[in-house]
Amino acid sequence: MALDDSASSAKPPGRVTSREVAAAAGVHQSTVSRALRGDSRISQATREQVEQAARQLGYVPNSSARSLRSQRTGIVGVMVPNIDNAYYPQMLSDINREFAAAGYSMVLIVDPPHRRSDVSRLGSLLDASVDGLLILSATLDSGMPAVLHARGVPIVLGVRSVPGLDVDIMEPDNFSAGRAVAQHLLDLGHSEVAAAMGPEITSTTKHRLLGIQSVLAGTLPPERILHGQYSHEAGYAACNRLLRGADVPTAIIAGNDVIAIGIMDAARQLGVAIPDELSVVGFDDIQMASWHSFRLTTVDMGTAAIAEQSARRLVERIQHADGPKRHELFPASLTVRGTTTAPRKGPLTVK
Amino acid sequence: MALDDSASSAKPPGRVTSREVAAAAGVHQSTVSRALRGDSRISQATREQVEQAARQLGYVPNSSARSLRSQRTGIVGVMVPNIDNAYYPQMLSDINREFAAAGYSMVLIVDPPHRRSDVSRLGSLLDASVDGLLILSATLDSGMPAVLHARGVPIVLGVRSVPGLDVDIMEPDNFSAGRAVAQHLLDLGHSEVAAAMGPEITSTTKHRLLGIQSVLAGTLPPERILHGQYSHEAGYAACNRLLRGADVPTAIIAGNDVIAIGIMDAARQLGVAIPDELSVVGFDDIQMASWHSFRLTTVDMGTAAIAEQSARRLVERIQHADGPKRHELFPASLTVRGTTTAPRKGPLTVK
DNA sequence: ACTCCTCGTGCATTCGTATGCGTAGAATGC
DNA sequence: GCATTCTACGCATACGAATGCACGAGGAGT
Repeated sequence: MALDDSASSAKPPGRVTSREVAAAAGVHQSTVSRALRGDSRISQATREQVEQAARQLGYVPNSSARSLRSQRTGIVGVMVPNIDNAYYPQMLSDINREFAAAGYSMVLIVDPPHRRSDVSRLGSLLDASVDGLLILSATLDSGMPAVLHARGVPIVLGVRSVPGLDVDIMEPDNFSAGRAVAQHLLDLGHSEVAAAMGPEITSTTKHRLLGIQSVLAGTLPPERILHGQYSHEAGYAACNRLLRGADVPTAIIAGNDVIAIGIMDAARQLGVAIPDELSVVGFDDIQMASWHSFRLTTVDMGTAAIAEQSARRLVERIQHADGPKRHELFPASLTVRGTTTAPRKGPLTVK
Repeated sequence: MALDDSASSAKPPGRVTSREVAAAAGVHQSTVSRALRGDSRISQATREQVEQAARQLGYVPNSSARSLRSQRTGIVGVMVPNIDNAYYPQMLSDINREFAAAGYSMVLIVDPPHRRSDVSRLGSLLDASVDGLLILSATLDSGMPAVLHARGVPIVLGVRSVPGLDVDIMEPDNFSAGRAVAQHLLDLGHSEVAAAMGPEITSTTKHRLLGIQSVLAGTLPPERILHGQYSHEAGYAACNRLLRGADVPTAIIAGNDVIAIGIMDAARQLGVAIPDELSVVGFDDIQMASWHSFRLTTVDMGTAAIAEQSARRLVERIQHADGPKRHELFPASLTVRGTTTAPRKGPLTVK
């Protein structure tokens, strides 16, 4: 029988502390701490007493106090450029699973393309509130990762890389993917190709484009390469521009699947048949791409693996700040579905 | 000139503390705290000195220490049932904007439908690591919100409500929305209607269904009401079942847009023309619903407003734990697009 | 029977910031 | 010229858990 009988009755306004548990169990606060954390020096009997007292009082260790003392928060930050497109939520789902399994909570940091170099917001990343940072929103010109790295924040770059930085990077083999897509269109006989890519300052766009151009050097003139956001709207707009201009392409390479779907959406509205009148290819192979409404030919960039591995890598990096950095390239594989075929013969008539 | 000149040179392994800033500025630690927090009692001159020292040393206040002392973390939790469907990411985007504007970080808590009543995971919500919780994943039978509320955690329920709980609730007018959808189909002349709804234990499904049944009492027999997850796959599966069975409906009411799109996907694969051979309606009016590829007739449930307001409400609730709770019903309005029309005459032939 | 060691626990301090209270010095009043 | 009120800051402590060290009790060894 415990001395303090106010177990399940009225509890004080403040939360229960380890000291109160100690009083209830008739031991010292330090013993409570040790017993609950599984310190082997505490006897079985005492441990059980403490555990029971803790349970009865509904004790939950205060995370701020624990963090202050132990210098770790159990929270990781995940930076994404946006969240209302399909790509990142899908990744976040996998990433979240990994972090949760490793005992970490995840704060979401939406880091939109505009208002970059907003260093003021860096404060909340340097205040030791996160144990590490998984950055999916890096741009080629972004100095933010370097600053964080210099300050000793464990970081991992996922999907998008930044050159000249000694950090872990897990990215898809964009160059090969670009080559594969281009070769596929070349094989089908396309000679009038356009590209509606993402932002030039992303490694994904840059390297995919380099791969594409390495194959399509002749047939993809710079003026048929468009850049915009990685968004449905951007794809939609690009398609309208390309199909309404002179010199209508027979195939469009989209910077990613989200853009590709925007393109298809616009094409359908214009009454342009896909793939008979226009071939479309994307990158990423997001779930939506396999939906029957789209059946998009695209490239599996190993996104699920990147999500999983980059999360795991960050956990390792947090535990061993030193150790060699790893830069991994995930293989890409073309997935041919229903949006690519041989080019139409004549010109295109738009509705 | 400062005494300590190690400003931008080698810094000690540990992060810079307010005490070091104090030493550099020649003042006491408490003065640093006050100066940086904008305490009016600090003179302008001292404040500037402190600010300069802080800047030179790259001082960032430790968030754990601050939280421990001030009993607030500046972090809110947002619970969602999943994140790889389109609905929640879209909401999260709005929610994130509000919280960020109010100075809060957001930890994402994915709370899948299975492994409910997993009270062990509650620990991380009771340890004072979050100042409040926005719950978008509540089910009718979930005891979790009640437990949290009893423990004094500020919570707001968004989208999904739980009966008999004295907390803030911001939900759409599901009943009216259900009525509107049913009336729309009735007006078009449908008499063979089916419903592919979400999980029965969600308030959204329950109330939408009640609304639907209040209009379609006769023409919607229980055996044509299916329940599944709020997912593309569930819609896809439901459509296959409904169109392949006897007694093929002329219209399907989907529990939400994600299900509706799954239905459309299956219908297209089966060679069933929408809307001529099958009408489809959804709920939510997610962005995708307006894409030309879908042009889905659906109901705007005021989701953006709910996202925004529920986030704001939580911030208020954190600041004033007492104060009357608000239960708001957001108006729903039918948005007719291209997936509903008068019913076909004869039976359906499936590819 | 005495020393030595192990085991289990208590004590005191630490993490870094915020804040109530006290106080020196300047400013004001008469 | 002395008492008084501000002003601006320092001092000390609290927040709650983790942990190095000390120490008492009990057992093993000789």
